[in-house]
Amino acid sequence: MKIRPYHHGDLRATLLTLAEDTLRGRGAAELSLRELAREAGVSPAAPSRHFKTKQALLDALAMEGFDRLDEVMTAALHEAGDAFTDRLDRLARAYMSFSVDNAALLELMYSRKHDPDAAEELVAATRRLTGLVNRVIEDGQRRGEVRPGDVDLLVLPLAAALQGLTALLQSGGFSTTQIEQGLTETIAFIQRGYAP
Amino acid sequence: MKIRPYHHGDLRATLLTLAEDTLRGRGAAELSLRELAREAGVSPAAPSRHFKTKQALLDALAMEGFDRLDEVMTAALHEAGDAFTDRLDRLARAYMSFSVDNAALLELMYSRKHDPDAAEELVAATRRLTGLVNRVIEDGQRRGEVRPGDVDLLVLPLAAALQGLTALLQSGGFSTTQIEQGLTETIAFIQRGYAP
DNA sequence: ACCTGAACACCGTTCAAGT
DNA sequence: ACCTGAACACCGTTCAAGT
Repeated sequence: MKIRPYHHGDLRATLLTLAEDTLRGRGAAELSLRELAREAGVSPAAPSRHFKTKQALLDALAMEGFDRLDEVMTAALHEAGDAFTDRLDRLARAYMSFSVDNAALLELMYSRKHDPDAAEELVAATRRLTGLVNRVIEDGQRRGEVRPGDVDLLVLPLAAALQGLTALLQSGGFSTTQIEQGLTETIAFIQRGYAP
Repeated sequence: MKIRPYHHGDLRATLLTLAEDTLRGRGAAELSLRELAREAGVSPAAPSRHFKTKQALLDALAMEGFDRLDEVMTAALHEAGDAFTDRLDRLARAYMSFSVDNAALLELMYSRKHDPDAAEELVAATRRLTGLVNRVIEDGQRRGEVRPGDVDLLVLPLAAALQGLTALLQSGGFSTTQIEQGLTETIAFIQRGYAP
């Protein structure tokens, strides 16, 4: 009995889903195209129609990650009030929560070894994200809740603190209460840094 | 003519040196034990005497990295004056400079997929490093130049900011002047966060 | 257009055997 | 103790050929 026809039908999407499962379970290094093909029930050469190379698949995963992080951050902003401190708090916690749930994916998003053409898309995705944070800072400046200054420069310490905190907490083996405390401390730290 | 005797003599050190060259040139993902063996002029099985697995070699490289970063940070402290602001500035710039010169190595050091036994050593190395920074902060508190508080908590935002800044700058494709500006802004940010 | 089958040139790791 | 030779079970990628 032939469960699967000659044409899989939606191999591209299936590969991405399977890839994210093993990414989440075992990390990017353990990802094998041949294994994905096996799990999808196709021949070892089949994936190459949809992803010319393994890196192309990883790049596609990274793009998906940016899209989802974008949604999460935007949603967090909508739930926040107008005050800068509240917005910053929400953004930081949303980012942190995403990074805890998608550690390996985030690592992939920040990895600097993409194909040249995909790198273009990914840089654009990063800009979209920092653009969102930029607007929050500018808004804070307009409300007089953030000290004046070049926003492109002011955004760096915030982005760095968040990215670094998630990286630290994931590699260090901290407890959940330590993570919570560390996040709260870091947010307070950032608030002080932005205060007029 | 037999240039090399049956026993290589110092294969372990040779492998580490060669490994760091390709790490620097092409990244950790491109590192191949067989290739290293070829470059060292030994059989493919020879490395396994010194590094039971590829990960073991990567772990050894990471340990080397911690030792060197430790030296760099300690030296930076010795060149600094007594004022907290000066010490923080030196530490931050030393870390940044190390991270620019040893991007791939630093990534390895922070990577969270080590062998269980090596992980132990690496966690100890991290503690040694944060211990150094902890002492600087405590010193600042004694001098009244840093606000009071739990040092283990206070150190997190600093470590996060530095780690995150290097990660950002490496993945983003920033210019050297942007890096310099970003670093200066981040240091100022941290100084404000620590001010009493 | 999408997939298979078979091949190519690689891997990491293991293990008996050599020096 | 340290290394070789040969083997095993994998990889990613390519390409003619099938549906």
